Amino acid sequence: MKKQYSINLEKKWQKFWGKEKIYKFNPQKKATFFSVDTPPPTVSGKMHLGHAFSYTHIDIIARYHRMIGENVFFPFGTDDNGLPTEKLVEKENNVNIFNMKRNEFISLCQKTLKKLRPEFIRDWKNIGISCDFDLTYSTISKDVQRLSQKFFIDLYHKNRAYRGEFPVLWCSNCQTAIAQADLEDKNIESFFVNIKFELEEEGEIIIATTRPELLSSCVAIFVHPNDKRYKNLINKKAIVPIFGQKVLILEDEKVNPEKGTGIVMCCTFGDVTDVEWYFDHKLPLKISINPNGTMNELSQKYQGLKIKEARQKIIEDLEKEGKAIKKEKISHIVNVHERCGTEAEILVNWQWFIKYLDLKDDFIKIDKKIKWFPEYMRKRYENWVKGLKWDWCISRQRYFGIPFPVWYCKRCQKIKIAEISQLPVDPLNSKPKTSCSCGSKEFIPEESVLDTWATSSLTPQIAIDLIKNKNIKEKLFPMSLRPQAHDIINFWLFYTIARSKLHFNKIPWKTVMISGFVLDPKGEKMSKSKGNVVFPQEIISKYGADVLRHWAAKASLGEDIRWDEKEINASKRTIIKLWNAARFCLSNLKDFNNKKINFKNLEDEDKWILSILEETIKDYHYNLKKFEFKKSREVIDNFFWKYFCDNYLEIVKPRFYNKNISKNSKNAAQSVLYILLLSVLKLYAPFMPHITEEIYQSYFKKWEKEKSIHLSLLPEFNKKLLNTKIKKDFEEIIDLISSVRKYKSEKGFSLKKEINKLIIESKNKNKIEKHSNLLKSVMNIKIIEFKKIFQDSINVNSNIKIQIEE
RNA sequence: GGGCAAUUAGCUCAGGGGUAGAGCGUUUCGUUCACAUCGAAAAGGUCGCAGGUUCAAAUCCUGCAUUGCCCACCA
Repeated sequence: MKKQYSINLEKKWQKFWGKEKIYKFNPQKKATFFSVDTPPPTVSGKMHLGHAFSYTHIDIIARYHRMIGENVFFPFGTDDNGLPTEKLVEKENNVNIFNMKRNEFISLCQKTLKKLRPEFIRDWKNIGISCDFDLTYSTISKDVQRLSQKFFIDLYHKNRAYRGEFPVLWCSNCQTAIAQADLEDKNIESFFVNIKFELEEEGEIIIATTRPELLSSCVAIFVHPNDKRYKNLINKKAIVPIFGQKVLILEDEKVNPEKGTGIVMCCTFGDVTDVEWYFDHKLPLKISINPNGTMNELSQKYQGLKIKEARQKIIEDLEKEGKAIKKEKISHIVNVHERCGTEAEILVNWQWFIKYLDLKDDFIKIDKKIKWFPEYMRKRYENWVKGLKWDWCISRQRYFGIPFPVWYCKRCQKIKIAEISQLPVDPLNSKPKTSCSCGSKEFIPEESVLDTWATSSLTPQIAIDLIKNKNIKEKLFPMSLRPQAHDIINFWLFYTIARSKLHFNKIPWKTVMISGFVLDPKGEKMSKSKGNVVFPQEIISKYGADVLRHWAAKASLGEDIRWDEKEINASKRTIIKLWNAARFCLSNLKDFNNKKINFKNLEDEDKWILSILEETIKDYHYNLKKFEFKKSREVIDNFFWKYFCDNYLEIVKPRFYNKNISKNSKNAAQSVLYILLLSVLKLYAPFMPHITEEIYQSYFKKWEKEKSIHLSLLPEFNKKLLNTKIKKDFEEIIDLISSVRKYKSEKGFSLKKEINKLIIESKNKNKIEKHSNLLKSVMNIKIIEFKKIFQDSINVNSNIKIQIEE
C-alpha cells in the first residue's frame, strides 16, 4: 500500500467493477431476491447533490443486501421523455419547438439524448453506484413505448381509460394539459378589484375579484346561504358590466362570507371552485381564453389580447365607467405550472383520463400492505389520496413522448385502439390494422402523447421486462424496495401504486424508503436562481466519492440535511484513518495468511476486542435491516475509531515490536488483526466501496476467495465470540489507561513520558496484575505496585484507586 | 384552515422513564516507532414553555409557542 491515500484509486475500481461485471444480476444463484425499483433520473444535464445523496442511500442498501448473499436486482434507467427533455433539447440546441416540424423535433430529441445520456450516466458511476448497467432502460425506448402502450390499452379495456371533454388544468405557455401534480405554488402580485354589478330589477352589488378579464365568462354569482346581508338577492339576476349578460345569483356553502364583499362571481373557469359550481349547479359553459393564453371572440373587443393585458385593459375600462370602485394591490398564492412558472388556467378540452377517483379508499387500503421507512411519511401519501379531486389527465399536447395507440374513425368518430401486435405504434405514421366497425377505413390519429408519469408509474414493469425468463420475472414482483425522495410521493409513488392496483390489484413493492433533501448551509433549497447549487462532481474531484458517500450516510431517513463543507471533513478523516490503520495492520501481516488464523492463544485484549466486534456486527445488521444506514454507520465508525484504533491498536503494538513476545501470542495478535481489519473493511464496504476494495485487493484477495470485496459475505453475528466477563474485566484496564493518559495530559507531559511507579489499590488485584506488562508498555511505566493508598489518590472507578510517582 | 415533523452544548444532530451524548468549533498539552489529513485532555446544557401521570420525566400524556414541510385556500 502507498503511504498517501489518493482518490485516483476510485476510477480504477469503477473500471474494474464494470469490466468484471461485479454487480451483474445473477438469477441462477439460489438465494432470496432483492429487487430495487431504482428511480430513473430525468436526463436534464447534470446530477445534483440531492441525487448523489439519495442514490448513495439506495446503493448502501443494495450493497448490503448483496453482501448478505441475496440476489440483488438493481437496474438503472433514465427518464427521458416528455416536457423536461423538450425543454432541455430546446435549450441545448437553441431552438423553439413551435417553429419546428414534429418529426424534426423528435429526431433532434433523440439525437440530443444520444449525445447527453452517456455523460449523464457517468455521474452515477462516479458515485460508485452498484447498479447492473446491463439492465438499463430509457423511458423513450421502443421497448418501453411498447410496454407503456400495452398497459394503456389494458386500462382502456378495463374501462379505466376514457376520453372526455372536461375542464383540465392548462398551461398556456407549454400549450398542454397538465395534471394536479404538475402544479406548484407561487406568490404573485395582483389587484383585488371591487366591481359594481347592477341588478336586473333595482339596486347594485359589489363583487371583488382578481380576474376581471373573465367577466365575459361569468355564468353565475354566489353568496353563502347563511349570509343575512344577501339573503334577499338569491335567485335574482345581475347584469355583468361591459358584457351585459344577465346571470343568476345562487347560494352555495363554499362561499366565504369573510372574503371580499362576500359575493363571488363564478366564471368558466377561474379556479377549481368554479369547476365544482359548474357541475353542481349545471351552469352554462363560457370560455374566454384560447389555449395559447390569449382572449377569444367571446371577450369581444379584448379578443387577441393576452390574459394579463386584457385584465389591465378591462380594469381601465371599468374605472372609466365608474364600475371599478376599489383597486387593492395584493400578493396571493396561485397555482403555476411547475416546469415553466406560468399561471395555470382551466380550459375545456378533449383529453384522455384515467378514472380512479372511485378507488381512493382502495389506494389507501392497499398501501397498508407496504412497509414505509420512515413510517410517518405514509401520511403524506394518504393525505394526497384523500385530497384528489380530478381523474388523472394522462394526455399531453406535446411532441416528444409516447404516443397514444389510438385513432378516431373519420366517418363515425369511434375510437380505434391499436392491436398489441403492432406496438409500439405512432398513429401519425401508421394506420390501424382493421377497418372501423362502421366499415370506414379512414382514420384521424390522436396527436397527444402520454404524460411522463403515465409511463414512469410503470417502472417496476419496465425494469422487470429487461429480464426474459418468466420464472425469474415472477420472483421479482412485487419488488422488494422503492427508494425515493419525499418530493415525489404525490407523483411517482402514488401513480405507481395506482397503476399496480389498476392492472394487477397488487402492491408494486414490499417496502418504501424515503430520503430527504440536501439544503444549503442556511437550510434553504438549492436552486440555480439563488446561486447556491453545489455540484457533486466537484465534491468528488476534491474529496472522492467515498468521502461524499460517508457524509451522505449520516442523514436520518426522510430527513433533510444541510450541506456544510466543514462536515465533510469528518468523513475525509475517517477515510484517511482507515487507510493508515490498514497500512499499519498490513505491515504486520506480511508473513501471515488466513490459513494461520488461530484463536487458541488469545490474550484478554483479543477476546475483549472480538467481543466488541460481535456487538458491533449485531447492531450493524439490526439497523441496516431496518434501512437505518445512519445508525449502522455510527456503529461501525464508533468501533473503528474508539475501540479498534484508539485502544486495540495501541495495546497490541508491543506484541509486534517487542522481541521477547512468544510466537503464539504474536500469531494470536495477527489472527485477530486479520479478522478485525477484514471485518471493518466489509462492514464499511457498502458505505465506502472504493477504499475498501483497494485494501481488500492489495492483501486479502490473495487469501480470500472472492474476486471483489463486494461479492464477499458480511460477517454474521456469532454469539460464541461474545465474552461479557472478559469484556467487563478488560474495561477496567482501559479505564486505568485512560486515567494515566489523563494524568499525563493534565500535567502537560507527553503520553510517552516514562513513569517511574504506578501504585494501584483494587479489590481485583489478580485481574489487573495479569495485565501488568501490557500496562507498563502501553503507558511506559517502570514499576507497578499493588497496595493500599492513603493520600493523593486518583479514582479510576468505584473499584480502583491509583497513585503516580513520576 | 387540515395534516406531518422538529425544538437537547456555540453549530449540526443522536438518545427516548433511573448519573446528559457524539462530531464540528473553542481552549490546553503532546510528534522519531500506522496516521499532525494525528493523538490526549478540558470547558460547555434548567433537554422550547406550562400543566399532568410516576418513587423517578429531556423521555409518557395534555395544552401552548416557535420553525420547517405537505395539502387546501387563491373569488
